[in-house]
Amino acid sequence: MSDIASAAGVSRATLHRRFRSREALIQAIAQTALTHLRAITDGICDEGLTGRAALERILEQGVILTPRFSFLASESCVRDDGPLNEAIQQTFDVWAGWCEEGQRRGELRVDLPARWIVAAVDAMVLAVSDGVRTGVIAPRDALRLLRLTLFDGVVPSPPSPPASPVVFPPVVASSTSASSRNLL
Amino acid sequence: MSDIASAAGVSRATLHRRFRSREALIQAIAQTALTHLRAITDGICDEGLTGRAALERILEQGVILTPRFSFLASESCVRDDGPLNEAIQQTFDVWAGWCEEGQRRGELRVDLPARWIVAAVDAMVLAVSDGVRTGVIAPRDALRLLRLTLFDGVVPSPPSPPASPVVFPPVVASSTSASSRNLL
DNA sequence: CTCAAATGAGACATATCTGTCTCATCGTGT
DNA sequence: ACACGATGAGACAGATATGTCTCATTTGAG
Repeated sequence: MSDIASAAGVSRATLHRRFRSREALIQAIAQTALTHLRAITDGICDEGLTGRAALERILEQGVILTPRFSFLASESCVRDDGPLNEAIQQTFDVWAGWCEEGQRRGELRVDLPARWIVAAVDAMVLAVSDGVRTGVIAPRDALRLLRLTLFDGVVPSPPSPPASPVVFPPVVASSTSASSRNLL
Repeated sequence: MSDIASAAGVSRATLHRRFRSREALIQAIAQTALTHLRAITDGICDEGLTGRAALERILEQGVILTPRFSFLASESCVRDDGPLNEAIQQTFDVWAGWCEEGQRRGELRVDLPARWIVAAVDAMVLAVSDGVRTGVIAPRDALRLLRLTLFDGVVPSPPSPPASPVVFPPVVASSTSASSRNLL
């Protein structure tokens, strides 16, 4: 709370005047995140997008949203906020429905559970955001790499022509900043 | 520490006799994780695998290792342990080298930075582990879904019949056999 | 059985974070 | 100029986690 207050340019007392408790603050941020998430979902609904087109939109918006809110995942008061998690699950289920529609149209593989596709989307968006943050990839390449990797995988399609012109992205110095890894 | 002690079936005092501090305990676990990571890497080196074959092996072993150690990522004393992070980066760089070799052989897309492929592998392994944990996917499907999604993406290859004559490396039985024990 | 080492239970001190409170200061509108 | 509300600084209490210590009990080797 102290760090947050000083980062916000106010005193700790003022921060407590705005948000009764740390939990209240986190939950307010989580509500903001949920609002964004629903706005994205509603926008896609309104345009009637499903399948791959819906995923494209989710990727675009996800790389914008994720860096701001990904820290919420490590907050215990978010992890065990029943209603919030239910709301997120509900949104993800809507996404899964779009995936199923895409599968029926042959836009998405039918040998992947729709719910897993959604989980993979979520994971890849996070991975790209972390990659940008840690310098593994350049911001301007983020969306392109995300699309390529998620939709087509890391193995080149065998028959189809060549991949795009080989463009190696600028190698950004990794910097010593703590990267968020997983394996180890 | 209290929860860990009771989960291990010892008293908090005994836990402190084995590990001077919480930080020492976490670091010991991290060292164990690093040892496993290096064992995987060395094994792949010894067999001379690179490219896709190396990634296959990383996926197989990753889904075994990750559920045990993924919690380390959220420990601050791990995140800012310089030498440890360096060691992990070094291992990931080795993996990236294998990816580059695979790109030269045409097994992996050349329009993805090798270092990003490694990050994507890491992220997908974690996503699958979480998917298993949360029930989104069944344990027996984990590796299959992981391979399909990472290698080929969520979009079906449009025209071509099956995949190319990609030579699949001998699948080394990962087996659920008792892995080496761990701490405590 | 006997003794030494290991263990469990719990008290205790410490550090950190949170949340509340008070009071002085500052800015603003009248 | 004055008054009111918001703010900053800091004291204070409570909760939690960590680390140390003591002492009684248990375990295991001889």
